[in-house]
Amino acid sequence: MKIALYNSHGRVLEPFKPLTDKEVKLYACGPTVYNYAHLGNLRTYIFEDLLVRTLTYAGYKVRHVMNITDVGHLTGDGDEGEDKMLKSAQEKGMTPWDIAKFYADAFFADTARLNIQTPTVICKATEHIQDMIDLIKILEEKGFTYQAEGNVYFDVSKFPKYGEMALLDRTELKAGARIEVDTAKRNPQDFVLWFTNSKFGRQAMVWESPWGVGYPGWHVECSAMSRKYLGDQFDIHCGGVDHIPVHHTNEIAQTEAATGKEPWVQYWLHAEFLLTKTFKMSKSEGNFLTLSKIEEMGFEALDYRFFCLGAHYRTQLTFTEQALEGARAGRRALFEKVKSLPSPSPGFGPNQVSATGRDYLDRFEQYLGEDLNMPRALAELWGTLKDVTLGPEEKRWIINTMDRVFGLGLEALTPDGVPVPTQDPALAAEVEALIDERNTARKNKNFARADEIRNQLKGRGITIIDTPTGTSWENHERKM
RNA sequence: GGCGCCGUACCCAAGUGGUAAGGGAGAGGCCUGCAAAGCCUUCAUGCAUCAGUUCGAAUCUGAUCGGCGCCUCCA
Repeated sequence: MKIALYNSHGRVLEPFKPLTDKEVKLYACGPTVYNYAHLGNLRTYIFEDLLVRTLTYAGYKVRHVMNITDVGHLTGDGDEGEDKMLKSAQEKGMTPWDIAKFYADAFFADTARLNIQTPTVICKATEHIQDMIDLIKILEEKGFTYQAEGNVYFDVSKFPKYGEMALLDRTELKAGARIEVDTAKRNPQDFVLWFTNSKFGRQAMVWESPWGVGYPGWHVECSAMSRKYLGDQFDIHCGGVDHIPVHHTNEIAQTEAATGKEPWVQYWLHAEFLLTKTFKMSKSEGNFLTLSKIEEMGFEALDYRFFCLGAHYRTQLTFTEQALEGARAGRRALFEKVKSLPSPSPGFGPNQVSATGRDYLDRFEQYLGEDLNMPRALAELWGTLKDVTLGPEEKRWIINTMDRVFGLGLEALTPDGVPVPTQDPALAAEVEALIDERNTARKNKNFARADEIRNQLKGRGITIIDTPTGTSWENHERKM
């Protein structure tokens, strides 16, 4: 299976070939755990999951490393910059460590519900301070740093390639266009590797270092940890597009300066933003939607995953409630249809697939290989589902196979059982009793009473479904 | 001020030279006591606008209008 990926470095579509034959080393920038992840953040993690699943599907072994930023991420580089963790902790009356744990747990609860696979390695910044210090020491020995006003800075003038990936021309950048210039910097693009407590009086998370007690700058963690778990050079590094100009640009500079090896990363992949009608979702702006929020609105986590599948990862996706409702309806219809297909027998394999079935899979794989064109790949799933020439068992096998990439949990669906029943046994018993009464009424042609009961339940968000084999019900309507 | 991206039906969205994928919504029909679900059919002579290149353009070029992102922390 051929895979081509769009490399942000060079802005071109390139055939994918890992450094090591069948193993892919991948680093993905993880969350800064000072608040809940919002839907926009989650879109990027869904993209990364689809990437990992596609590579796995293609036969590669993927070593997926993701960091957790639990220290050092300031709201700005200057003296007015606040530590995001500390700020959040003070607002909630918790310690930064508690805040980090709380939001990291929330993050993984979200990704689990979205069927996002857990990375091979999850590494916390606070547990790798020494690795960062070691890296900064190398940079210092090689002459890439300077100290000013209590901080250790990376000197971008010593690294001529600075900004190459981002297509940044340093002379064209308008420093201070939107923010005060840090006067301690020699160049506006210089960035902090290590802060000392000379800048902050009360800092909860600090460590000893050769430059004094303090804490690391944000960018250095990804360089130090990726190096520790993936080596000096590896295959893929991904994140959101917003990381191109600053975070990833700085990572490249400090890593290649330290190791002297280039390119540090073979392929840079960046996911585009999720937008609302008038603004992008932004964690620091405070106005954003979380997964839990839309679940309260009556959606399921997988509705959002399905929604994201409908757009290519490199285009801005417009989020509206109407669009999510469309995704929900589509996802439910898909589940219903797949449910009615028999699970293939254990002996069923690729050899049992017909030429027509193979065509669907071939196109599916072709689209995956075209820079993860999920909308097209998904269209092949619908095509398979609707093809009348395919047998049900074969159809189900192909769909299950495709879902190894989509990750919607289709394989587990069965025609048996009540779909998504309530967790409340008392409510369940009450509903069952009403359904029994209604079915008796129907048998006696008392349709007025039957409809009355159905409408009553409908008003409580419970939908009744009559089938030839009996009546089932779902409790998934909007909870207000 | 600089850099980059985008504008496709009611909604989301694919498609980067060969005559508009897919999903949702809507409409008609079958089925049903009625619904729901399911199934069948239908749904852009046109891809912001105007010029141009070409045998041929949503796809290339230019201009115009509109929207977005980045150059601050940000997925």
